[in-house]
Amino acid sequence: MRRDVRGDIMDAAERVFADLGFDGATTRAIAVEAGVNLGLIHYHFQSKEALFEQVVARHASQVNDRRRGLLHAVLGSGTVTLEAILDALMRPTIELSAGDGQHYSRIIVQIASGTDERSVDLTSRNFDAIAQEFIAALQEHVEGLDRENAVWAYMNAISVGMLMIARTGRVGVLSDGLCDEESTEASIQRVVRYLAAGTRALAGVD
Amino acid sequence: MRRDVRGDIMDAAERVFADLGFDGATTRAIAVEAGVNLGLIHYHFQSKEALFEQVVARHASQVNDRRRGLLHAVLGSGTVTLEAILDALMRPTIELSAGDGQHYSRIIVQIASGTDERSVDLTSRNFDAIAQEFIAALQEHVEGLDRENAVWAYMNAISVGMLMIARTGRVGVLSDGLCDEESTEASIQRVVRYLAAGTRALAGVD
DNA sequence: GTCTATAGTTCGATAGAC
DNA sequence: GTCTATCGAACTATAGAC
Repeated sequence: MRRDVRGDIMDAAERVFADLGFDGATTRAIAVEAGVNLGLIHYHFQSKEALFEQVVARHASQVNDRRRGLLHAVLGSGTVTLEAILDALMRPTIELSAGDGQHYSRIIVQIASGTDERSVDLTSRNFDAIAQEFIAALQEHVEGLDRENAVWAYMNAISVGMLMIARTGRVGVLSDGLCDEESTEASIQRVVRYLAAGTRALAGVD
Repeated sequence: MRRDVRGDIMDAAERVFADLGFDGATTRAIAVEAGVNLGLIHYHFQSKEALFEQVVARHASQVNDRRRGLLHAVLGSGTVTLEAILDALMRPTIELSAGDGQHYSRIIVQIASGTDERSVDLTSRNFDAIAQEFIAALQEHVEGLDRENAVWAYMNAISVGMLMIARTGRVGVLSDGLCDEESTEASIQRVVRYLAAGTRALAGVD
């Protein structure tokens, strides 16, 4: 098995970008982390910006495919519950962030919360389509939820998800470690319960 | 009225840090934005890092004082509702982000979602105390809400608040502008309704 | 494809004149 | 306090040998 330099660079870039952000990261640090020569990064990816975009896109499509698959399974079933829709939205990202996708997750948080052109653009390119599918599903299956509130319900769910997968350690600090001993499954169930109740509260308002 | 160079630098730094992040911002760009000489930044603030910390601290204490004042007013009243507690938590930041605090707000989002040492440290220094006050209030006044779920209720509220005050324009994109024509008061009432329902859903679980 | 070497900028910070 | 000038280090990116 020969070495996959391109893949090694992307793996290393994922870790370094996650830790230091786009501006804080340097191609040199990525080269060291990957154990490759600096010149190879620019040979394989042309620019730091292009490398960043490919690191984001690599897992985003995979997460969205998983979300879409779960959503369609839910919509194709007999009884469509709000909880099942929200589970399909949240589960793939949360599970990924608990496994080997921790670095990718922290990068997504950066671009989802950023207002610079690169962040806004990357978020749109990678998540607009899937967002519209979930917004439509929410509006369709929650009685009294109009399009405006469906968008807010989606955004609120994403917001809660972003700080969950960021894993800043803040819940641990504020709870003296109490909130750190929880299984991924329990986390998903708790957040889905929370988001479902909030979403229903947005429906049927006057 | 003589010129307040120190204040001008902080105002400019607030705008530049908000737009470009700590690493993306440069002391030179801040100097140009402030209309002052580059050397003055290091004379008045010693380092870029110290300038950043002072920019954050300047408004954080003010926001937290406002939150604390509202919270104590609520707790001192006859009937303490969950909605009133959440209003006290969310209102100061949302109102500030809608006014002249838009740049400060985007900086707070950066440090609240960051996992680097500077972000985690600044978040703790500026928000641990007020967080514990609200967590205690939630636990005290929501029937069946234990400490662990009170921490999650607080974190979820903050998470939703962060992406609201980030003003990434994402709700506008996803709703074709539908969600952009809303008053600050309506925004606060909608989000409080959402968070209150979610928080109650966390209470009394087994 | 992979390496060395370096071009060409730009950065944070400071020294020293005024 | 405010300025000019600059140091020394770090950066992205590329040219050219192998």
